[in-house]
Amino acid sequence: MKARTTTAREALDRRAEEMLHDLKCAGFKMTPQRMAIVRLFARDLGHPTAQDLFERLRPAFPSMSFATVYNTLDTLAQMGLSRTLRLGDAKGGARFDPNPDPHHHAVCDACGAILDLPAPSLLPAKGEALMVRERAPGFTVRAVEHVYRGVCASCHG
Amino acid sequence: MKARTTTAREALDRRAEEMLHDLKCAGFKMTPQRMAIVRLFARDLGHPTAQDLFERLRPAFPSMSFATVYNTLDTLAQMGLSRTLRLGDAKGGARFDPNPDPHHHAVCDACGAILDLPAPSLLPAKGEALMVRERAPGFTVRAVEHVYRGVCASCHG
DNA sequence: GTATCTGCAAACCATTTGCTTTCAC
DNA sequence: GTGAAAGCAAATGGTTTGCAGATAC
Repeated sequence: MKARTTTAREALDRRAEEMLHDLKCAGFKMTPQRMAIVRLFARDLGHPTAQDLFERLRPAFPSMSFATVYNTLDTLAQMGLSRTLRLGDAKGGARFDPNPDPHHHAVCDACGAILDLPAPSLLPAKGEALMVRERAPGFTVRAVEHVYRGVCASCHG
Repeated sequence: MKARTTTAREALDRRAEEMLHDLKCAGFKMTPQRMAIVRLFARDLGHPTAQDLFERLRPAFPSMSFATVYNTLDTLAQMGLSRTLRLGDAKGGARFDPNPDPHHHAVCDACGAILDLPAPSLLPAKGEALMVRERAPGFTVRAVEHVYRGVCASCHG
């Protein structure tokens, strides 16, 4: 259990460094703020909001601005290293997902938590593809996203 | 073709009057603004934003306020006569869907158009339910939303 | 040295709220 | 007449923008 936790943590650490490496290779500068944002974000599987990240970084960077957080998240999204999720209600703002692998989401209506669900791929299943072709002729599907809405365990299932 | 168009149009008209009837039965007042909003909304299968509706109603009701549009849409949603759509990273505010039947959506990445796709129900398929139970223990699924992202026919598929 | 980034503050947009007036019932 | 609804305007909260100064390269 100890070993397992350590391993998972290490995997996230590797992921963070990988993201930084990709940014660097793409010609982006390695500023302390950017490095801190990417490291914190890549290790957080809880789909943080910009607010979340900002507040957790403020102790280390009291002068940091929201724009810097948004800029970095935008850059990551444009490079395909993260996704922007707007799955909840209008309140609370967008959530950001550092997981680039194909997966779906379960959203808790009560607390707004987002859980990752595995998906073999983001291509539509056979039946889905046929249905789309029939009802939306000419529509080319690039990816499918499933959102499971309900109530999570901690909010009393 | 002429007949078909007329029929489809008539079905939407009926749907509008049905919505108004339901509102009336639930004790809501039939104000001119509310009637106009519901009629315009029920006939629009293009998933309009609040902005869209507001601007198209302004000529007839120059004094109408945004709050009235939002109030009416909220009321419809609470009565289960419409749905509020926040499909992923779409900028530009929520879209509203007057179609109360279970269905999913195809979103065009190029022009932002939203197409309805039929669904037998919004409950998860057998395999989906199992997958959620396994990966998110204790999560109770209330409804599933499938979003098919791609390019629509008019945007050159 | 220079192009890029950061910090800041103001702008922006969708949405909500409080309060007064109006109107459907 | 009465209570619900509309209008209005201002607040809200997340996100974006423009620019001046700082800094990674």
